[in-house]
Amino acid sequence: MLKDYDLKQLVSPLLQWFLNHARVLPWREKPTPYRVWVSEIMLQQTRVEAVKPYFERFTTALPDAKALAVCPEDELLKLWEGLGYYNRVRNMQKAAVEVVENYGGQLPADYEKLLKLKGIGHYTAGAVASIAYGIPVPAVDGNVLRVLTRVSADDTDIMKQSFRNEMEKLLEKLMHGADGRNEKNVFPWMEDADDLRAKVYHQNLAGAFNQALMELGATICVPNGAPLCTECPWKDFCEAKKQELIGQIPVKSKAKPRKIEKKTVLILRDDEKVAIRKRPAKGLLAGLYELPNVEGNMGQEEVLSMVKEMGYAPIRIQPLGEAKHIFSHIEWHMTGYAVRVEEPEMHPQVQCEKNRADGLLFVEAEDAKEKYAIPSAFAAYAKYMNILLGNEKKA
DNA sequence: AATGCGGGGAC
DNA sequence: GTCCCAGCATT
Repeated sequence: MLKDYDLKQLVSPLLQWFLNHARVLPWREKPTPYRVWVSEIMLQQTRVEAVKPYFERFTTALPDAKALAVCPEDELLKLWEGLGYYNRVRNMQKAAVEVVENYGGQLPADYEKLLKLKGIGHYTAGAVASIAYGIPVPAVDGNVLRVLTRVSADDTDIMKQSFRNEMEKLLEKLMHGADGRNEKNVFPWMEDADDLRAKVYHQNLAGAFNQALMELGATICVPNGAPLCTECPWKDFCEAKKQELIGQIPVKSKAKPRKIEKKTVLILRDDEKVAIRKRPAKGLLAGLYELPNVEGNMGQEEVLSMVKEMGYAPIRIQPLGEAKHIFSHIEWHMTGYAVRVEEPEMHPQVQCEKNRADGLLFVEAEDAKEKYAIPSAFAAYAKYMNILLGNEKKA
């Protein structure tokens, strides 16, 4: 059990290791509260490598909370396109509005206040408070749970909320003792605390400690495959290694099997424009744009009659084959068709922004790519948006 | 406590 | 194929 394990012996070796092995990451160079916040939201359930290309672009386009607060939704979603979990960015914008209204545009240097903001839970509040402000509070994520259960050979199910709560309490006590969250009093029991503080990133011991735990999990005590125990600063302290339990810890209850949904996806276009459609404001891929699609896998004839039923005059149809997209809880098994139709009577752009009754928006293929956020689920078919049908060859 | 919510990399 | 990632909101 972790609560019986001596965590104090781990802190100094961990920080010493982190001094030499911390990765250079964009958000570590200039850890302003806003940049730390953006990075932490992006990093929720998302790997560092996936976040990198998004972070610079996002913070350049929206350099502070005020800019984020007033950004139009389509632009915001476009900046987030492909990152997934799109409610993260919508919640972050709601929080930005609150930060501008209540905190003068600056994130509060207060764990409890951070926790009240939309999209900020225990982990993110702890990460921002410690990394941006040096406040000694823990930031317990999947990495932390893995390295701590392994080092102590704890076989508790890490999916249990109660266990996560215990870890936070334990770490909080470790970080600031019993005298509150004083940023000048991190690891008060540690003899070389001040010496280490002088050496770590931005002289921030609390932030360095939390990041070091996660760094250890991300680069040494890895989730997939064999951990690199020979390079681990805790190799002499690790109970899982001693007892050869590395492969069995952490214990994690299994996820439910995914639901399979069949879909027919259309590249519906006339001689110049292609149809897209805005998804509902709630639920899967909320507010993003998609290729028109219906439930079920249809054949050519079925698609043609449906397109006619929708009020279009098909000229030619071309099958685009099958594609699969896997979400965390759903699988889309899709079949796609390119259907060329005669020009609809009313293009919404021409008709004073009035959408067609079927909700389809006819746009230039270039615009569909550049201006509208279309999730990766449609990538297998979206790539055909700018090819022409019939005898005309690829553009 | 359980469920919904993306996408991709490692094995 | 399986696992899981610097999780959070809602019910």
